[in-house]
Amino acid sequence: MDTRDTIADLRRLPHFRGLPDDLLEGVASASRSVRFDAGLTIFAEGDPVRGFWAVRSGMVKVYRLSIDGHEQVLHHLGQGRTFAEAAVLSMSHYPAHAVAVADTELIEIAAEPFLRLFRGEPRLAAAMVSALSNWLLDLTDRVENLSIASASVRLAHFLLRLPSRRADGVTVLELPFAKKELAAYVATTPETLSRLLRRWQEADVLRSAGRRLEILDERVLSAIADGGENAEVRRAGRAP
Amino acid sequence: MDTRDTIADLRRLPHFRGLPDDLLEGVASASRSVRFDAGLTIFAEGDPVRGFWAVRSGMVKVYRLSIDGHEQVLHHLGQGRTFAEAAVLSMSHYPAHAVAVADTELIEIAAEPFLRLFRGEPRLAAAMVSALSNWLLDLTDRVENLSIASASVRLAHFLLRLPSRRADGVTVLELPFAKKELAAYVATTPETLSRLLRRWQEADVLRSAGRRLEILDERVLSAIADGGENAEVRRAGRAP
DNA sequence: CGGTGCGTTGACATTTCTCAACTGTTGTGG
DNA sequence: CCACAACAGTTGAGAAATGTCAACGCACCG
Repeated sequence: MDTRDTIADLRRLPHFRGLPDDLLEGVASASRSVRFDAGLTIFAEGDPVRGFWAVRSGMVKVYRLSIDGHEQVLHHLGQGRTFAEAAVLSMSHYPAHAVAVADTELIEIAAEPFLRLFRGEPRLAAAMVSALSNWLLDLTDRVENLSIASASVRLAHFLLRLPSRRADGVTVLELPFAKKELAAYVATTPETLSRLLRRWQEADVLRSAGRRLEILDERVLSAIADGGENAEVRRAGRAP
Repeated sequence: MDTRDTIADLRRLPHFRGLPDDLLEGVASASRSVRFDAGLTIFAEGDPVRGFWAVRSGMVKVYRLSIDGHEQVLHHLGQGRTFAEAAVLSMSHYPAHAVAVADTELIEIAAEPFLRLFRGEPRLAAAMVSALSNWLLDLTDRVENLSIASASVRLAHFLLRLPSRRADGVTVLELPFAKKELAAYVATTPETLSRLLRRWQEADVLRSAGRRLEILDERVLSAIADGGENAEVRRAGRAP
């Protein structure tokens, strides 16, 4: 891959949008393309910071591990997303783990050259500030979601925010990662996830086939996501 | 309050540490001191951004409201902390609510003058990047905690991270805010919180008197915070 | 074709929430 | 200075949601 390609890729990132070519060339020369097969670790918590990454294709999971081995997902990152900027900008060690959950192609922007550039080029500062602010908003949303006690509400939220397309009168969406991952993301277990989907399916709220979901009744799903309790689909037998 | 005082206060903030006086004067002149009695709203979600704040004394809560009225606490901020920088730097409206939970004295740094300064002064950029990174780390910790299913683990975590002092062989700590707030912060109900404390008290793990807590057996509490399950204090009767 | 791991389902134990009532504390106005 | 209102905190009882353990079908991969 040559520098021209890298520049084109970088330009698609919000960080570098609008910056002139000569500046980007400096960044590009500090970058390289790397492949990670599904399951491979990109960096581990505590590793010294080497650089930050942009996802060219595939999917990356950033997470922490608690002492008892439970995994806490911080983010899932698909095409076009970047991660670990904050680590490069102000930490010496990565504060979390990152792993490829699918075959993944990344651009690695090495820390040292990037930081030199950052210090010398005020235009980059604004861009990085904006990138960090976006992360903050993301995490804020995440905290908001996790603060909700009910797993069904969290799951409904997640599904409704997923990119979707309409076809044959129903909304079709594709889960961006395996159900196991999804369960971890909404902070529940695969079993609970499976049961929720089944319950909703039995209530004709949605249909689930592998990673493909069809939302049949968006109003009910929205109601679950909002109120939770009252709107929840009741199991079997209805009161007399 | 005059500009000299303000500069002295600002200098204590990590944002401005190490910056020369002449630069700080510009920031100080865009700042003013404000008082909020307990319960008063500082800004509401959706309000146009006016500026960001530093806490001089008291306690501020930043939170969101879900549609059903449930409150999701993002942060509690005491003396020396700042908030809403990200809003000033890259949003037009506040993404959350902020309210004083005690009588509070704040420094408000107005958005417009600060932004002008920020754009013209590269040294500020590094400071703001570092401030935002700190927020990211905070929120990351918060997500990690909330991802833990068990309320007891979340509470134990919180207590162990609280500043404390040793006295008479036990660790004494002061809750930084009311139990009701604490319950919201660890994403549970006041009832559950009360029961957890009582249970631990009955197991001689700690003693609770109002906002004052004495930790009698830090090992057990740590065990609860880490493993959770196995270490949990069992109620009544022990197995044969 | 066998294995490895995801996803599902069942049964069960626990935790936590909800509702409701009651107590203690605090601050205010008479 | 006291009475009372308002609210934080506690306690109890019962229901519901979720996690855990275990077994099994199924798909994909080598």
